Amino acid sequence: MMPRKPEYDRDALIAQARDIFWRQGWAGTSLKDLERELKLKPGSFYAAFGSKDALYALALERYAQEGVMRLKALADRLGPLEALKAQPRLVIEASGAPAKACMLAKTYAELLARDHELAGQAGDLMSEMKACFADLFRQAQEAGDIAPEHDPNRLATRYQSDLLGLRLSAERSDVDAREIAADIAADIDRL
Amino acid sequence: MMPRKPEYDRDALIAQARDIFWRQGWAGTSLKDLERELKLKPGSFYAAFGSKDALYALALERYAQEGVMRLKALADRLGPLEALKAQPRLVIEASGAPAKACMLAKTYAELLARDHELAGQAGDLMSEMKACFADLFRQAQEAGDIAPEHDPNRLATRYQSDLLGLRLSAERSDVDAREIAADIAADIDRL
DNA sequence: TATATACTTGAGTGATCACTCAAGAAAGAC
DNA sequence: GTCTTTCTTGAGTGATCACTCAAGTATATA
Repeated sequence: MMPRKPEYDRDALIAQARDIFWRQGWAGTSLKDLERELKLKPGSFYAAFGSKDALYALALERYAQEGVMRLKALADRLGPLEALKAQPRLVIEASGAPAKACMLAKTYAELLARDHELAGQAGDLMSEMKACFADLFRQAQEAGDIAPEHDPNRLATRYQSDLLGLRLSAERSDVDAREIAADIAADIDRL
Repeated sequence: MMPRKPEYDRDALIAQARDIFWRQGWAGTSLKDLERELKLKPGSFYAAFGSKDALYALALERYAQEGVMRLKALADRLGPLEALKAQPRLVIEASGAPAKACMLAKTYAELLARDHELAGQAGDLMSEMKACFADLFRQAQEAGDIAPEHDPNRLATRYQSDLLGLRLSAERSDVDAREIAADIAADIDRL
């Protein structure tokens, strides 16, 4: 006596929610927005996800996971140094993305003052990302592409900070983000 | 037949509102928050400022104006190059500030997707700030402290982007922002 | 002291917030 | 077909949102 199955594709809904939250932020996205875009009535929404925050958490997790996967795939194709040099250009040229700025950074900035759990999660995910960068810097150093006196963790911290600034700047119409991206890549060549 | 005068100090209230908005953001600050902190009942609040957005606009204006003034005062004391090198450390070490991240950037990121007027204002003020940075780079170049092949406007764009990233990173507990600040300053010495 | 003027007060406005829940519809098991 | 189980539906919940306004109060002039 198996009952009916849901009509929606849960994974696709999470991806769609991620895009909405990414663009509009946490407070900027109402349940009505989500119900309209995901085509879910309130009852179905809460049966599927439990709460707005629970869906946001899933969306954040998905966002970070895909970011890490893209970076690792890039490093497999180009090698660590070239991946680090290409990443700045790629993140601001991603045409399908709902926003240039980093969703983790936007979430962190918006919710830190409220001591919201999602800010903590966003911070943890940024740390994971930083660790990925550090790995790549370490590999590039072991390959002899980066001088041995540099600390990979410090390089990763600075690099991530630069990327956050770049991606926020890329939202501005009076800034040529490609120039910034090129300058960040050039900095890596000088290490 | 002159009537009574208001009991509040309008300038002090704007500065106080700026700190609250800076820390909590636009959506994160309710009228109840403002009424409680500024000790104004709703009627007085609306008589004094007109709306929440109008007060936010005044707070943004004040924030940017004081930022420009502090930078120019710094340049008068240290000269353009040393001012640009000192600024990163100063912005993250300002102990009285309600937040490390830039209020203009937070406002821009939060309200851009809503096409809110305040996002436009924040963007304009960031452009003004960028022009100040460009002036200092130009002066440093004319003084011979920066090689002549560099474009001051491009340097200013990159510098502002770096500062935005630095100030957001400074909110994180797992990041040593002083290291980033030192690295940004070191980059200027290499120009 | 009497009056005109403006500030202060706080209950109250409709709108929107995230969220609930009971009733109806659909699909596999028998 | 009938039953059981789950999904879908949408009106409705109390809370909070930004904001209003009429009544009360304080002050400077006359």
